[in-house]
Amino acid sequence: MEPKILSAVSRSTLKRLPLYLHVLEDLHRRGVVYVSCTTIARKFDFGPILVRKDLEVTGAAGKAKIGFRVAGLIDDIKKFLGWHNVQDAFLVGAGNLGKALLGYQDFDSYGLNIVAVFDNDPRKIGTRIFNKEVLALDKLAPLVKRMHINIGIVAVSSEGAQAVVDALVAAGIRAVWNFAPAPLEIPEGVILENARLTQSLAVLTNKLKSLLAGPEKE
Amino acid sequence: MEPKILSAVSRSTLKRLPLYLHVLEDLHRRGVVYVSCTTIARKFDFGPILVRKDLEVTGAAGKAKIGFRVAGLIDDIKKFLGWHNVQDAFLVGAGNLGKALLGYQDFDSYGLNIVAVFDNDPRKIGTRIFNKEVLALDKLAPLVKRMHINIGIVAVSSEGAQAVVDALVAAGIRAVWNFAPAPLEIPEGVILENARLTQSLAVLTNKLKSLLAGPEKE
DNA sequence: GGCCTATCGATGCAATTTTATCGATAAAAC
DNA sequence: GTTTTATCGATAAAATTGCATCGATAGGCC
Repeated sequence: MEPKILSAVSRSTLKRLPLYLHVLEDLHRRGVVYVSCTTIARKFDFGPILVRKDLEVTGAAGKAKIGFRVAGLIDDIKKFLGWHNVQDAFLVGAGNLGKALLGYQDFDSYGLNIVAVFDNDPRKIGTRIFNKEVLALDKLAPLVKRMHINIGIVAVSSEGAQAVVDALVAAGIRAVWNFAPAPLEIPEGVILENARLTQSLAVLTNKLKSLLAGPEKE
Repeated sequence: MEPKILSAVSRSTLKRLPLYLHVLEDLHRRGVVYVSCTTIARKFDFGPILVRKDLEVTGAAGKAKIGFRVAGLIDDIKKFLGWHNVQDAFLVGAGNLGKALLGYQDFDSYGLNIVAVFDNDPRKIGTRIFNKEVLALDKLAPLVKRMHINIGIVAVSSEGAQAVVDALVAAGIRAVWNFAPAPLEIPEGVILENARLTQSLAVLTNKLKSLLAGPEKE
């Protein structure tokens, strides 16, 4: 079966695929060759039908009674997500969050490669973090053009975030991954994705609140 | 109007409330007193009706033609999310990600207060990060009980994550905020919330892929 | 070789979530 | 004082998402 048109895939499915990928890679490391949707679903709190439907969009094909070949499935999901072609990215902001992102080695296997770091703090410029030199912000625009960078990662404070995004867009960036909690404006045709931690925290504290308030009900 | 029963609120609504909160606090800083759902919705790519419906669950009431009082609305949302009562939390993992989380000062205004850090690396134990001492992992269980800590934050690698969660649960933690990309097992009655960065990345790279592949369609 | 079981793949159904519509209300304009 | 306009609040419709059922297929077992 052919993979579906990209835009037709729901955001929910898109967010579940990386979860499957992680489980599959774990199985792969342990030498498992074939896996069924039922087995995958056991790791999560939703059913095997949903898993099968999600995997369908990647174009992966399984066999009855056996299931899917683990290695092939990993490959199909990665291909679908575009993670087998590694994209180069620029990171803006060399604070704690920026350092954490630089130190997170696994991005390579997620199709992301941070090639340079930018900051406007003169004390940071010229220093090296995880073997990558911190560059001045005014170097950003020419380098984006010369290196044909598509992805910009924003790891600055809420106050500075909009200005950084504007600079990235002006330089020709096509997609922005934003870690600042502020909602940002972005022109048509440029992609903005927010890695909002506060949203996740909201869900957590809310669940906790109801748990502490009334554990007897539900 | 009374706030709705907590469990009845959809996860989608719950995740949008922090976004509104951020916009509202920005307006508050700029001295704006009243705001309408239409104005709030302009900041996002969804309509004012959805905003109104979301705000409804918090119990906030607005007036026709005027809108909602900004200060009151902020208060109502925070109250609803449980963010006006700050919860103490333990952080496990003093690596780059742990440091970034410790350095993120704004958690206070989101109802979260990290009171201690734990790690099993002898070189890190005893050192101070952002004025908080790094403690040995075996100190975790007794301190959870003594200090009545409800929230545990997991900022370790995928390999160690399950063991850390098990230890937290055994110590009596009620809610876990997980930053490791691995899917974790957790017993009934304990809350698990994943701050999955890879999901966000999947959405980004997928959008980018379709943008680069065919910008003419859509 | 024939039967049984587990799993895929597809279609149809149910629930949830989002959007649209309508009347009521309160401020602003005339 | 009346009309106009913008917004809230509630209800109804549409779209999306998740789930269950059904036949088909392929391996295991007797």
